[in-house]
Amino acid sequence: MASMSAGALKALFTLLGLLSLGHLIFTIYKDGLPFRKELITPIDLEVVVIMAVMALPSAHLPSDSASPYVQVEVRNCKTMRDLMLFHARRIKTGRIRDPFVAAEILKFCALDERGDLQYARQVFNQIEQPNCFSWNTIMRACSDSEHQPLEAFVIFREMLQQEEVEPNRFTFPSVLKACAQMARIQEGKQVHGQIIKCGSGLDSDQFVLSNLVRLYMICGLTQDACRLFRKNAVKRAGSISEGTVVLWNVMVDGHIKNGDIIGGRRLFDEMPQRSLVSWNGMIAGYAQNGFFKEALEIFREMQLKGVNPNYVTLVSVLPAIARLGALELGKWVHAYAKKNKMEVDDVLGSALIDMYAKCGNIGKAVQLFHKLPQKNTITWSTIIGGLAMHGQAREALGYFSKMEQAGVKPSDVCYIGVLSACAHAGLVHEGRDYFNHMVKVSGLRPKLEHYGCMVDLLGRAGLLEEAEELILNMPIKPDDVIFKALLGACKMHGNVEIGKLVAESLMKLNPCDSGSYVALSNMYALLGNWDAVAKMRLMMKEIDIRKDPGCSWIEVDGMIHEFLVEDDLHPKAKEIHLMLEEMAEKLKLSGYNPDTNHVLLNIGEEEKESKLFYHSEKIAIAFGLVTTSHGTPLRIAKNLRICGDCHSSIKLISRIFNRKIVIRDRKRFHHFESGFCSCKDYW
DNA sequence: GTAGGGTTAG
Repeated sequence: MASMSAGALKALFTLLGLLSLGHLIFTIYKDGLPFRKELITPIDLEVVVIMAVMALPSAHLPSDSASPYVQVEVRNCKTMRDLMLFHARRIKTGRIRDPFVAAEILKFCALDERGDLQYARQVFNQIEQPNCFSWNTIMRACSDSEHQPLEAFVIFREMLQQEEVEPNRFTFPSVLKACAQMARIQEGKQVHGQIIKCGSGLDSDQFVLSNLVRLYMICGLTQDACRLFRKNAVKRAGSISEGTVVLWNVMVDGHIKNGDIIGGRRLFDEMPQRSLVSWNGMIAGYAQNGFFKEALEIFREMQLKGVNPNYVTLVSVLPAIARLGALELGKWVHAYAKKNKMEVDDVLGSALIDMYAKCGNIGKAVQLFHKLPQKNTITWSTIIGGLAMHGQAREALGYFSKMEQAGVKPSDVCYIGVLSACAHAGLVHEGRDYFNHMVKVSGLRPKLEHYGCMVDLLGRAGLLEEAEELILNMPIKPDDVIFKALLGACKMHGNVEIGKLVAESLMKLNPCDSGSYVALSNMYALLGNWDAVAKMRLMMKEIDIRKDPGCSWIEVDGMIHEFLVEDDLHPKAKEIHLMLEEMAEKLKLSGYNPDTNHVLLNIGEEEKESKLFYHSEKIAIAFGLVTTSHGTPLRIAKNLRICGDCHSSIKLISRIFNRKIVIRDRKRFHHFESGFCSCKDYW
């Protein structure tokens, strides 16, 4: 406001002074006459200032110009209100004449995350003669926005109708991006047509091209994408430009997004040159599609090739590390981030918290959570889910209240954490309350996952009828996971009657899934109905359904060792076997009787006992006992849920061998120590 | 001024 007259400034400061004292009666004029009086609160301060400035004679306002100061001033804006203030100074008659000034304002409110797209459109509409630059800016803003990217296409068509402007190479990337984001191939094809119509080789511009290829890939038109890609990427193979690398990256990512990870990897291997983004994309692709080991392998390979991970690499690889429970590698990543002065913000922070929680170190997860300067809804969901996974239900619920107090709106994912915390701890009343809270207070519609938690919660607590009723009255169609939760509860409480019904409807719902067959045959086995078990097994064999084999893994010296049931392929198989025998003997001496109810096969008792001893988690423990020094805690992860016999024998093993043993099964953690488990045998 | 990679989930 440097150019404001002394009088105007004095008037402004008087206004500000009055406002800072409290409220102020403000007269609103309409058509030059007093219209209405209103109470202005300090909150409206900036708005009043804008009005005051706008009311100044135009001589006091700086004239529109494309000076570099415009950019500097816009960059100094911290909030939308700052920007409106700046804007006010640029307006005389409600129209902005200078497209450069307008573009700076547009860029702020449209592209900046603090901006406001609505306001951007208004500013755009006020530009007297928008040039190509202004059109491009507003379109880019729309295509980057979350809610209405297709608005960019609408504006694009409007632009085509203007005689004085022509789209250029900066126009198409954002319009194409908008179409791709919404997977709108019709609109995309229209834009492609325009690109060709414009001529001057626009369709081989690297920025236009990469967006075109991405559009076709996202819309599933792989053939068209490949044609464009081959035509342009291969002929440039001589000297590889950055644009060519991007084109390859888009293709790799496109294959992965279409679910063709192998095709993506093949292209990745064929790339004439890779950038850091290529590596990051492949790591993220593997991690997001459940190929955690592959994600870690390629992360390793990248470093062997001398490519240094950046922030995005870490954020991409951490979920894979977390799922595998590779704590040592996770710690290394954390140290790497610190060493390279990377900011541990809410995003990287959430990934690290999740990693520590999933790797069994919930204490470290909590500690890190408190150190984060900013927390978003994902951060909160992560810590709540982490505590739930470790059976610390009360703490999880405590964090939920803290989150609400902090004014962060809980998302639906957050409620999954809350409800599963209740389920794992048997907090039936609380669970029901939170379910209602979710609908009434947070205004969220429960999804399948939430019903799943509730069925689990009720079922575990033995309220099988209530769980069944909930399923029958659900407003959405229950899926197999819901039925499986109920089935699990039936098995737990020995309710074969409901269990049979559930298993049967499961088989109808998903005839290819082994789970329901296994569950039903287990149910028969519990009853000792071996004829029915045999029939089930035969049926499974006929339609070629196999049970997922149990699999456990343990990290020792930064290496992950994986064991299947009855696994004897490990190089240390002999030592492992001896240790298993020692374990069995010591367990017997301490008076332990194997619980052969968990072997659902019609075989002799002795055979059953030995089956139990080759459950993958026991093999992993044996391996841990022989390869680590005395007192080292063992951390094991498993693909299925832990069985009852393993649970009770591992409790004893923790006491006999004086080791902390942390096991993460498909659903949650068990911390075994001195003969007890953190789940208090409720799981 | 424009393109490619990122966190939570029964």
